[in-house]
Amino acid sequence: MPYTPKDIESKWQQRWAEARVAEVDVAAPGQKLYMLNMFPYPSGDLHVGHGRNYILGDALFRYFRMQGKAALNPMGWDAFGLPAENAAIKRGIHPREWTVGNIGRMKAQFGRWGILYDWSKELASCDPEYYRWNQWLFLQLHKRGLAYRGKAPVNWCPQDQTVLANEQVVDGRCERCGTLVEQRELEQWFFKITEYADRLDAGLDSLEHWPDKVKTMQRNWIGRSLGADVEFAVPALGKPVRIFTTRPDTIFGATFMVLAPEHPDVPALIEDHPERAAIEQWIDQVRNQTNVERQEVGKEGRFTGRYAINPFTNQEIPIWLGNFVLMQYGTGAIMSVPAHDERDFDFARQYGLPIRPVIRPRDGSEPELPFTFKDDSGIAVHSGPIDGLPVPQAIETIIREIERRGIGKGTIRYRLRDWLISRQRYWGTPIPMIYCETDGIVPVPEGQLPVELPLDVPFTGRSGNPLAKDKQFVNTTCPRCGGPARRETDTMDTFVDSSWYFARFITPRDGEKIFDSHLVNRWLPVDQYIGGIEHAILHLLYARFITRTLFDMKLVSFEEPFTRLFNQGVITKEGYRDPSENMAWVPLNEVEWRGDTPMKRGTMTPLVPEVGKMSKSRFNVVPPDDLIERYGADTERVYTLFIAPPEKEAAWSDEGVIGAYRFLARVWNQGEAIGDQRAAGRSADADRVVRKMHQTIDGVTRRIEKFEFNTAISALMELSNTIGDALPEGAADPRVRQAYEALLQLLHPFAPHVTEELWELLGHEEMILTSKWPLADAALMQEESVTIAVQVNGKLRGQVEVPNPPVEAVVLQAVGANERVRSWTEGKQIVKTIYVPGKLVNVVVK
RNA sequence: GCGAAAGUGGCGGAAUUGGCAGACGCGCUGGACUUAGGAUCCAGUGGCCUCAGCGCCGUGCGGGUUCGAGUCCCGCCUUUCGCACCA
Repeated sequence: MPYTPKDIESKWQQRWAEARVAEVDVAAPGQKLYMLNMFPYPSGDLHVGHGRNYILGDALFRYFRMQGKAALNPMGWDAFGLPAENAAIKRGIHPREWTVGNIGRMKAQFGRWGILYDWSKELASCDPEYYRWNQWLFLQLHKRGLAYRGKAPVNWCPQDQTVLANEQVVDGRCERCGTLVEQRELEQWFFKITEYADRLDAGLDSLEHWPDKVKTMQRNWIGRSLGADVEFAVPALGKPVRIFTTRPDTIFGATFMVLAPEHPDVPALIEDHPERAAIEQWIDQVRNQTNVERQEVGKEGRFTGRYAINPFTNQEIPIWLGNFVLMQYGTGAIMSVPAHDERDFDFARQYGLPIRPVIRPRDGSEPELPFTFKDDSGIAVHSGPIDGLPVPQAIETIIREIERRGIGKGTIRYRLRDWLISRQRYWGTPIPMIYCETDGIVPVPEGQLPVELPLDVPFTGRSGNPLAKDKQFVNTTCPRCGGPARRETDTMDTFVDSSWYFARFITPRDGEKIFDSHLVNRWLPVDQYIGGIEHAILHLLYARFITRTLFDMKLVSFEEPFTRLFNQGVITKEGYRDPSENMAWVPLNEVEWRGDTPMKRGTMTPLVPEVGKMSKSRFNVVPPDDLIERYGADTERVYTLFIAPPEKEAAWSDEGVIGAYRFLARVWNQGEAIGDQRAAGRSADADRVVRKMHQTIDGVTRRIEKFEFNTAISALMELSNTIGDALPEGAADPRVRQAYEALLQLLHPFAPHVTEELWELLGHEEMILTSKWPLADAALMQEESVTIAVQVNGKLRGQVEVPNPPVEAVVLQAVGANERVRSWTEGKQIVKTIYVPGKLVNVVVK
């Protein structure tokens, strides 16, 4: 029979579903292994690029199962979010309906890929039974002062009509829609992630199995800086101004001070300034600029006309306002040391301010200013008590001096800011807070949760959150005084939903509590987490933060939620841009080939090809449907994992797919040849096949552990080729049959359907349920004999066949015992380098 | 600008500790089977050479260490990613 993936695959998908293969009883004993793909946003149809992620997870899951582990692999839906709402506005479908429809389609697609999820644990964040615990968590954080309402300059996306977290602003633009973000002064809800900055930073060191790249990104984002807060007296103000610096050792070189234009002391400082109005106008202008715009303008400043006293030199130094000083970081004020800071140097040059070097290079050379080295290469000069000290010691000493004088202290500052979680959007978890005229802000009592999102609200698409217009929702009574009150109409950032879902998967139906701590402590942290690099900061940082708050509430016994993290690379494909249409992407069905040139259909416009991530907007997605119809899901699975190392970006090639199909068809044909044989026989090639089998078991196991799926599959192709060489004579040899069965087992994680079918053909029970991962026998991996060539001084001295492994004495005898081999490591020992094909043996002669 | 990673055939990519460079696959070339081939199977496939060989060259470029370098060291070049007034 020819290989017909279509029939085989639906047969096995049905059987696995009936047998509930992936369902795990979380209370049952066993060696737990929790693996997890980041739960997806249900945006609609999945393409082969998405597939990479889930196929990879499924391959691992099946591997762990065959290893005998109690492997849990749940799946759910990050189901709240803006696209659903936009779809509602655009097409008149309710966000819920749109979301549920997408979930159905995606779930069916997972099935067609043969992915085994424990669907008994399924959850969706838009389900009241889920977001209820979001609200509960909010209340707990509020109780602990970790959720607060505050007024702050926030990022506002005019396109999406909502505020954004700092983490969602990339290059000054909305991460989602690319619109330039505006700064607005608004009162919003925040989570106090800054209180955990030190623990989040320190915890990164314990994450041995996270990619360094992600840890570095998080470390930079948290931005821990050691330094000092120092007060500079300002006589005109009648009180000091506090600055933050990471270089207190350079304080003798502080020749002026710069404040952020928004600094609270600015109005008092410029009160009597003759050009006050002009300065105020300039401040307003700067205030309305985004960070990006400020940098485009370049450094700008205004002199306040006032002076501060440098506490170490006792000199009066001018106080300036500068657009490069950020109110959000440190104290919003700096001491400027132009000799040793690039920014201060530029500013001083521009406005003719004095530059006073106080650090000299250790080697005595004449430094080019600004001299900014912060290590031992610099020594303090003209700096009183720290004269002659190398920079690191100078910093320590001056901080002690600052503290002794009571004008400041050593501090650690973080770049991280609090997490703004309010969103002026409908499709999200309602924030469980009530505004009462007499009692102020009152939390919704836990017993009244969930605050349900009303479903029958109008979607006009204009002017704000539809929730705010739902009087029935908004108007309520105060839980404290019973008087009339208003509900909060903002919803939570959906990253709150995804910050703890991995714990809910253990007991997803619990109506009494957020989760069962005992079971969660047994199953978590997640052993293997898989997802895209785009979440390196956002989701992973928030999840680490929330996990720590749960730890502090004594709900969980661990602080890090994910032990191992793997970021798969994206799949790319060529798309086409139209240069005459402002480089807009052109749908594939409008691309016409004239020879090698892509043209827009019906025109003479040559298009510009560009390879990039698969996405709808580029019109370069490959839907899996045709592929599966023609070659089967196993082919897609094998190809996807074979295409490139999984962490790397990979270019999709429609022609390349055929290679995976040929491989599976070959395995199929070999199975039919072997399956028909009953008689025992012996073939000449069997020894070679057995050796290859053990080498392959060893190699594939190691490569799966290292996530080297591409080479694991190439090793299986080699084994199949070796078996093929031994056929048809070897088909009756039980050793060839044994090797073939091992091939099926090793191939199962990658091509589960066809291997199940062939396993059955060979007379076995369901592989995923009954088969154990094979073990390699090291003794049987060796070649029987090896040809060795002896090189002396780089010149070939002879070739000889010796038993494997080559024993020194035998080798030397074979080569000629008196062989004069030069010694290259003098004085120690003589090393003879023997050149062995495939292996290298260094023979050491004492 | 700062930081990190990476440069290997026509393409995706292999190469424990320095040890036969190019595994495996795509593509390509030739052949077989065919009414047909965009199916399948077989063979070949880094470059060079009228000494086709136990030959020469070859892993971004230039040096170095070593009996031996894709791999280690120094200096460049290029690409990708991350950060980017964070004091």
